[in-house]
Amino acid sequence: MAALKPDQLDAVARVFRVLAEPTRLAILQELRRKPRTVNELVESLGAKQANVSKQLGILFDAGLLDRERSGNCVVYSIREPAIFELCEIVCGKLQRDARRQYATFAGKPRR
Amino acid sequence: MAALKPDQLDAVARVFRVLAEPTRLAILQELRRKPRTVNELVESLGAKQANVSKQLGILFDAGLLDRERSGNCVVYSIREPAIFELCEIVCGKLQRDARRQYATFAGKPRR
DNA sequence: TGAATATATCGCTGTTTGGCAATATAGTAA
DNA sequence: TTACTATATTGCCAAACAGCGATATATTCA
Repeated sequence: MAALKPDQLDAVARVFRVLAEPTRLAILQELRRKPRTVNELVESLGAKQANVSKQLGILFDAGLLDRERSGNCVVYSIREPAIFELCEIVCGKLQRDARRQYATFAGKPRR
Repeated sequence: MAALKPDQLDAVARVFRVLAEPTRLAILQELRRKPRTVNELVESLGAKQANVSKQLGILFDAGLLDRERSGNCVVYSIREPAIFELCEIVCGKLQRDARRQYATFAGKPRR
């Protein structure tokens, strides 16, 4: 892949920044199962309504979610399933790290 | 994939956070070509030595880089090539966004 | 030794941002 | 209309952090 220019790096960093937040990752994880209203997310995450709404706005503005009014409610859903590939790659790295950590304590030969 | 627990989400978010910074992405991009000393990065990035060193420390602590002393210098290199898969997925998303944006202006049928 | 170079760290500052309470807005139902 | 529910927004605060200059530490060489 060609080298990215500064403003392209900025754009990539901005996407990572959106994913760099546990509450937002939890929202994405919930929505992966099925679309949800704001209130459903508030309940399943145990977070405040204002905060869930704010984080949903950030995810939506980043183009990661779709939004649709349904009567009195607003239903959010995943627009970019590709984000879950990202999470899986990161999880793979964390598992490798954990294995290395374990090896440091337990894996070295006894003598 | 199974649902991630809160502290696993924290760990994933922490990795994304490390990648959510243009200077660090630029460093990774440079190191992808070949390993570099701090000074080489300072010159090629046009950044201050203190900042490059700080960002290298953050990347290293996150387990993304390897570090090796070579005489008077310290050579950094990529430890987790998987991060470039992450960047490519994000770039793919950005390209899709750009295409959508373009379609909004130019792609709709004229009449 | 001492000087020179390379890297890391410290203290600081301005900016960003997650979380909160309060409030505003939008839709529904009576 | 009024009351009610769902969602979004605003203003605030505290924590996190990138970038900076100055300085400390490490390594080499004379």
